[in-house]
Amino acid sequence: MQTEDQSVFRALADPTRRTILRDLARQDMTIAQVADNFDMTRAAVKKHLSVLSDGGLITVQARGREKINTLNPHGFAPVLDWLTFFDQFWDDRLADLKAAIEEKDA
Amino acid sequence: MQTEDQSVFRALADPTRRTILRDLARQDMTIAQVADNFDMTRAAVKKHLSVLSDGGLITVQARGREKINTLNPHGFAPVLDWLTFFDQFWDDRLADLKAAIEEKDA
DNA sequence: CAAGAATGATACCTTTTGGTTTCACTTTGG
DNA sequence: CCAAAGTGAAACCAAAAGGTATCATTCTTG
Repeated sequence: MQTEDQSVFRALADPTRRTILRDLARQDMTIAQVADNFDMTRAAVKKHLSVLSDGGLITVQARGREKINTLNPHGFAPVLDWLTFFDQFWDDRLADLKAAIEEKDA
Repeated sequence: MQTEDQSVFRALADPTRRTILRDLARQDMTIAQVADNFDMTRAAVKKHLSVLSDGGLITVQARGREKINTLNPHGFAPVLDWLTFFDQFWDDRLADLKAAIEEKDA
C-alpha cells in the first residue's frame, strides 16, 4: 500500500503541474501549446510534462514531429484510493467526530 | 482557485508524511510516539508534523510538556475539491471516454 | 529543588527540484 | 533539398527539501 503512489503524489505537488492538468482537461495540447500558457521556457514545461507522465496523469502520443499530451483521468485512481482509506476510517470509527467536524464548520 | 492549496498538496507529497497520517488515523500521538514508528530523528519527524500542520491535515494541542497530534479529516477538503473539478469535467464532456476507460481497465 | 523527559529552535549538510541554456535530431513545406 | 518548426537531452544553477546534531526551554516528579 502506498508503495508506488509516490510518483502521482509528487506529480500533483507542484502548482504549475496542477494548472497544466486543468489546461489539458479542456483540450489535448502539444508541448509548445502548453508552454504558451506559462511564463517559462518550453524545456521547463517539458520537464513538468514528463513528471505528469511518470505519475500516469497524462499520456503522450507522437503526431508527426509533435507530441500530443492528453489528460489521463484514470491516473487519479491511486490518489482517490489513498484518500478512501480515510473515508473508511471515519465511517468505521469516527462517525461522531465526523458529525462534530461538519457542524463546527465555521 | 488552487491558490492556497499548495500547502496541503505539498504536505501529501512525502511518503513519510502520508504514513504519519495513517498512523494518526488510528490514534492521537505525541511527537515522540510518532517518531518511534520511523527510523529517523525526532527532529526530522517534528518537521514533517509541522508541514502537516501547515497543510491543515493535523491539529496540535499541548498537554503539559507534550504535544498531542491529531488527524484533521477536514483538512482533506481542498484536495477533494480540487479533484472534483475533474469529476465534473468527465461528467460534462467525457462520459463516453470515462466508460471507455473503465472497460479497457485491464 | 534538581534530574530527566518532551519539545523547540538553530545551524549545517546533501540531495532533489524547478529552471535556463545550448545543441543535436526529426519532420514538415515550399 | 533546405530552412524552419517541434522536440529531446545534457550541463549547469539556485533554491527548497529532508536529515542530523546540538543546545536552550519547559514540565513533571521524587
